[in-house]
Amino acid sequence: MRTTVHDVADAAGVSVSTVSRALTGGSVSPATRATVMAAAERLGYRPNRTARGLITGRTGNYGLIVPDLRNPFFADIAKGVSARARAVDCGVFITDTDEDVAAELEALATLGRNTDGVLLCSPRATDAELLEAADPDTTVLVHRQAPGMLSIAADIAAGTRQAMDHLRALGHRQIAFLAGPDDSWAGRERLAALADYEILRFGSVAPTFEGGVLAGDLVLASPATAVLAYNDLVAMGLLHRLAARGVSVPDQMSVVGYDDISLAAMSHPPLTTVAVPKGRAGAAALELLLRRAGKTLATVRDREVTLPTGLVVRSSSGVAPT
Amino acid sequence: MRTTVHDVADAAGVSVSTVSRALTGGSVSPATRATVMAAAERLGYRPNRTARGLITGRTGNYGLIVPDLRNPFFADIAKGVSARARAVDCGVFITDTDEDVAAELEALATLGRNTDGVLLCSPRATDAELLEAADPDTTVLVHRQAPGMLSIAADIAAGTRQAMDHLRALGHRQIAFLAGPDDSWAGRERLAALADYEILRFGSVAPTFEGGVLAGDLVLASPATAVLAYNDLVAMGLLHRLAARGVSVPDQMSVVGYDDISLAAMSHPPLTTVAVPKGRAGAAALELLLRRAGKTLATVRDREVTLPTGLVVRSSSGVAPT
DNA sequence: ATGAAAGCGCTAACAG
DNA sequence: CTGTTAGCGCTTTCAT
Repeated sequence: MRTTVHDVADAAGVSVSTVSRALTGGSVSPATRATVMAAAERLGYRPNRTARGLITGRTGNYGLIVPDLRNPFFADIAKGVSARARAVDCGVFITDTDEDVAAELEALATLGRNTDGVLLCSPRATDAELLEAADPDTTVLVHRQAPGMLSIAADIAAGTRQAMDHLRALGHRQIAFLAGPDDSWAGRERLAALADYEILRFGSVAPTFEGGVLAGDLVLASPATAVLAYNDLVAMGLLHRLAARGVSVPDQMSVVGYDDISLAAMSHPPLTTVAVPKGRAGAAALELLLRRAGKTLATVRDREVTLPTGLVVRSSSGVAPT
Repeated sequence: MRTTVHDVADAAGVSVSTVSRALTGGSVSPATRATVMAAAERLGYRPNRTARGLITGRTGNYGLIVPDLRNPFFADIAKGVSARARAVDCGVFITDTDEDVAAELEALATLGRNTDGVLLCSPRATDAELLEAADPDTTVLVHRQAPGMLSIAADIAAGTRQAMDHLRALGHRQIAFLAGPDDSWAGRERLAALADYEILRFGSVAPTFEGGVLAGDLVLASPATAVLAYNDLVAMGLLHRLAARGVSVPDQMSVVGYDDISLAAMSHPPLTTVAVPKGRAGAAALELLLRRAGKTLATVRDREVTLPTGLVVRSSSGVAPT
């Protein structure tokens, strides 16, 4: 059995409560503290975090729920969270829900109960389901907003506008938008920003490489000279299909993605895309939970944090063909 | 306060121990069990893992340590682990060490202390460091082997041979091998298999997209007509550079990757590569820990599990130019 | 400043 | 098959 407070107490000739106080910074005489510390050190004492958690009510652990770890977008967020967690020495449970709402809600319930807070990335659940399943004080939404809930989101509308302004500045007048899933929060944000522009809207394609491949033919059958894809994965599928159809990018068709996942720079040609802070959002979300641990709610203004987005111009966009 | 066993016991009209038994599979009458289950369900009861862990001595949690979550290879493994964990209802702490040995060892110590076991993926630490920092009974190495330690690894040598045989069957006689880091276990395994073939070995390039880009020029300056890359990321960088240099793949140069990460199918042209079970390895590793929980050590033969690899032929490899 | 004692939520004896 | 009784290791009143 591992050494416990009792062993240390015996070794130091004091009571367990004194040991506890000495180790957690309670009021103890300097001499006693030194004795206790020495005994603990000598015995190689390691506090049992489980036992401590039981009484303090805090575990020092947090939960992160993502729809799909294989999606580079979420991998980036997870990495940001993990890095921050490592710095502050807290644990992070990660659950991949495989895009399943039921699994998401289940994870929310389980993690909510066993951690000090949970970060929920781009949940597939509805606002109502979220409101019911999540504790608004210890849950923060990442890249999603819902009434009354803490959130860290990117300024999607601004990024969308930047992309559109970029394409229009290059002379494009027939710009296609490949919409993602209808029920996606991010999708609605994009659409809201697009209301100010004239676009050729293409019905929802799956937000995947395959979705982009499929969209390629649709776009080619339209008068579009440029495409704003729902995300980088779609853009890459599109690029793939355009290459297969012998269409030169950006000479005959400009393509702009969204998210700036690491693959974007590796595509052929390198993808012009809207950079979204991912790792930073993850770190900020954890920070939010850490800061408000124990304290009262932040003001409403602080509850919805918006991070900036910015267009990264690479080689997949160019002047409109004449 | 959240609902506890007491609440459920009151609601079901039984004692807390009966509730406990009903929920953990003890001997309870079917009728009672049904009543308890119903009450638990109705109250939205979630067992507190902390409290349970305190008494059972087990936390029901496991740790997963990866060098880089953004690397699709590790994201795949993590997803496999998470999926299995979800099925058996246990928690998984994931730590991204950012390729840093010190962070890896630190995570190993921390996680080792408050979990039932840890999965260590492709550790960057030496055998000696591993042996010292890890508990051989509760740590399993994934895609790495070390004397005396539990491990799940792919049959790298077999995959390497398949790739070489494929290229030779296509008529290639000048085959370049882009070696990865010298100190990598996987790298040494590849090299061992390559001992039976004549190859043009290129010094270690970084196992990244950039490494592949760099290697492109080296390969073109050699008589090679085919390249076996250290991994898919390198292969994709190579493809990128070859395209930029106007070299047609596979007409003028064949390229074979390793790992079969999801990007491999999206590259241009789609990459021929050695498929390595990733999610499956992760799930199997967790399974290993789960099975031996509490029990005695498995036999030595069971301690080193090897999973099969297999070549996936796509479009980046073709007959040698004449 | 220190010790005794009371639990945190749960499971595992031990009776019945 | 079920309820009662102890704790698991730790922190935290409450006395002293």
